[in-house]
Amino acid sequence: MDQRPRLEDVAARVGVSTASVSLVLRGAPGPSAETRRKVLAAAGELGYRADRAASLLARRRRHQLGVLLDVRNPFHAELVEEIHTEADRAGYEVVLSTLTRDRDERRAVETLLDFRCEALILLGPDSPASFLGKLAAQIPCVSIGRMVRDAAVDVVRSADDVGVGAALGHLISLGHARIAFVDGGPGAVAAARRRGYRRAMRRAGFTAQVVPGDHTEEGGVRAGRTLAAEPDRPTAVMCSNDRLAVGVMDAFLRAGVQVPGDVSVVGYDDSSLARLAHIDLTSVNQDAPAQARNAVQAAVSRLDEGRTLRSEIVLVPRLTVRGSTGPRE
Amino acid sequence: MDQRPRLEDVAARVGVSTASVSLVLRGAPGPSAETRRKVLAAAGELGYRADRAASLLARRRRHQLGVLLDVRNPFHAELVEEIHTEADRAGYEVVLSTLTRDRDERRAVETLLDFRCEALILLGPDSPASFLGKLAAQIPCVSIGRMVRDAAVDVVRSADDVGVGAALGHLISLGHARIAFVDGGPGAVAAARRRGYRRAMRRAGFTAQVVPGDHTEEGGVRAGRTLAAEPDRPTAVMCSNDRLAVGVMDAFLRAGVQVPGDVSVVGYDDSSLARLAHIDLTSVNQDAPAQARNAVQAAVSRLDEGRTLRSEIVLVPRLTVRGSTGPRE
DNA sequence: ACAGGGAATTAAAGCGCTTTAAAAGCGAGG
DNA sequence: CCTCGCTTTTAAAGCGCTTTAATTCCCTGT
Repeated sequence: MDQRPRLEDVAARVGVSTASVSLVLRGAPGPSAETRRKVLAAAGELGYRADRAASLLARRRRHQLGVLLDVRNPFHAELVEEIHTEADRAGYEVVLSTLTRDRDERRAVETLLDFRCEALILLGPDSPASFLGKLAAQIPCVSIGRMVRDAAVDVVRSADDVGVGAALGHLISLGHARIAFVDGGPGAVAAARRRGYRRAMRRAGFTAQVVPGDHTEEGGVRAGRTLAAEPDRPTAVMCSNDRLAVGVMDAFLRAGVQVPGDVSVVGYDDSSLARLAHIDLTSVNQDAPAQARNAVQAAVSRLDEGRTLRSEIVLVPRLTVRGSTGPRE
Repeated sequence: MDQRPRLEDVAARVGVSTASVSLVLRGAPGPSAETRRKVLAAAGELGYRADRAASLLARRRRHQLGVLLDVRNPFHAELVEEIHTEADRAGYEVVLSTLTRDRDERRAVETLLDFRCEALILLGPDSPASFLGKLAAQIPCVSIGRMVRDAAVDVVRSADDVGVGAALGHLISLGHARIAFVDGGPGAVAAARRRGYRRAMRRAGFTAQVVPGDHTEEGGVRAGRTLAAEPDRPTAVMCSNDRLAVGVMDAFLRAGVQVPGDVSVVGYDDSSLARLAHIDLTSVNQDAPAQARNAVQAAVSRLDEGRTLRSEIVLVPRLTVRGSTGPRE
């Protein structure tokens, strides 16, 4: 046989109609046990696999969830893993579309739409809320990690301000009072963390000090140099994400500033980076698995249960204490 | 309008047949400039986007490349990025299918087949060669990174033994003679590197010392502890990959062994990890972009140019020297 | 004015599957 | 023996697009 077997080939071999075969293979009710057995056997022998394009086209429902991600982002990797298994459980397929140097969010989303996904799960989307709003008018969208104030966009996120607050609480309980914050730049996520820092510091009666940065390691190195050179250096530094924290720690290391001896450092995301024994960074964990599960549930509840009200699920992050923080000297 | 517009809607609006619209939208020759203009305008106004499932089904050719990857692997991320842009250039779409905890290679490949991809690009596949051979009999397959001795499987890889040789050459030129190798465990890639180490050591007239490991950071930590405790410790350590090297360096750090003062360490992959200023690891670079481009070319040349002879492209890796290596004390 | 020929257009036949409405088969009850 | 009601099977109509063969147009040359 040269071509892949078609439904018709299986049907011919068994001596029934293609309709029966289709029903059997999808486990639909109707066919008798006998027919079932024979069809299954024939399909097995021929190595039949349905043509996804054809069945997608014929089926009214697509049962596909589109996921927008950045394949370079390890946090997204964790999410995708969990999304896959949860989607599986709910009977959905997953279509991945990644950002690259020359594929921006708009383009990656278009790919997903072309696949006729029934709903989109956007991992930390950075597009303007207006774009997301318009998108959500066409198709159910759930944003993970990024808050979107639009009545149609579902959101699953971790309470960034609470996470930052917990980290600061930890530092404060260790006796720190001069705590700087290395910023994550523009972007919705960074803004939320900055806000959390400002609020917590105000509440504690300490003065805030925000050092500019950008969620990259280089940004961290720059911020670290600045901080290390300050005459009256803070005793602790909270960073907007882990990469930033790694950069900061590196700059400190090179400047002879001990971590956590001279300065304590906290990151955010609890990425695999933070867990590296080499780095051993105290960080805020966002529970990626739970976020992924909730996002899939949100999509599925719109599709299968006709939910129309916006859902916003906010998870409480959890601080993971490691070796980069210690009592104030 | 409730539904997504169809080809027919565009055609109706312009007052031509669906055939003309289809032709125009795909830039096929035939339609006049005038028709083109009007169709394009109408399609724009309606926000028309072709249904991928339908066009896939109707088209004989699919123009889709399937990529098997592990979304958690940063090296794969680099490759995917480049594959995307190269595929674009060649006029192909990319379908991603990732390994997860409960999606093994077989399952992920099946997804790709269901999408009716025309060729598969497998990133460091770990399936037995027999499986890959059978797969390649159905559909063009190119394996990146992993050597597969099968007449039907194309291979794009970096010469691991040469890479290891270059690293050892560097160490030897720094005066090292007792150079241990931390192994990557079973798996085709690890085997090639181990072989390269053994050969280079033999050639240099030194005795090989292979410490077991497994391409994870923990494995590196274990190996590092073992090495640090040795009475007559080697002065340099070559690791089967970067993660391993990071683990080894960590164990050394904790054991008070200076890097590169007491021991030089080299990794493999030149991953983003190695570039972290904090880690600053001398490592072997595999030129991911070139591998990706060649893999796409290999697939495309089978599909579009009717190539049938096996192609094996071996790239020469390049050593990137950083701060983890230095002269023997 | 008309045949001939190239350019533009379109009717219609699928692509491989799902699904629905109708047909067929089959016992049991009258 | 016929009818009714049930289960099982199937014919056939799409799903939205591509593609080929045929048709229609519109010139040009005679």
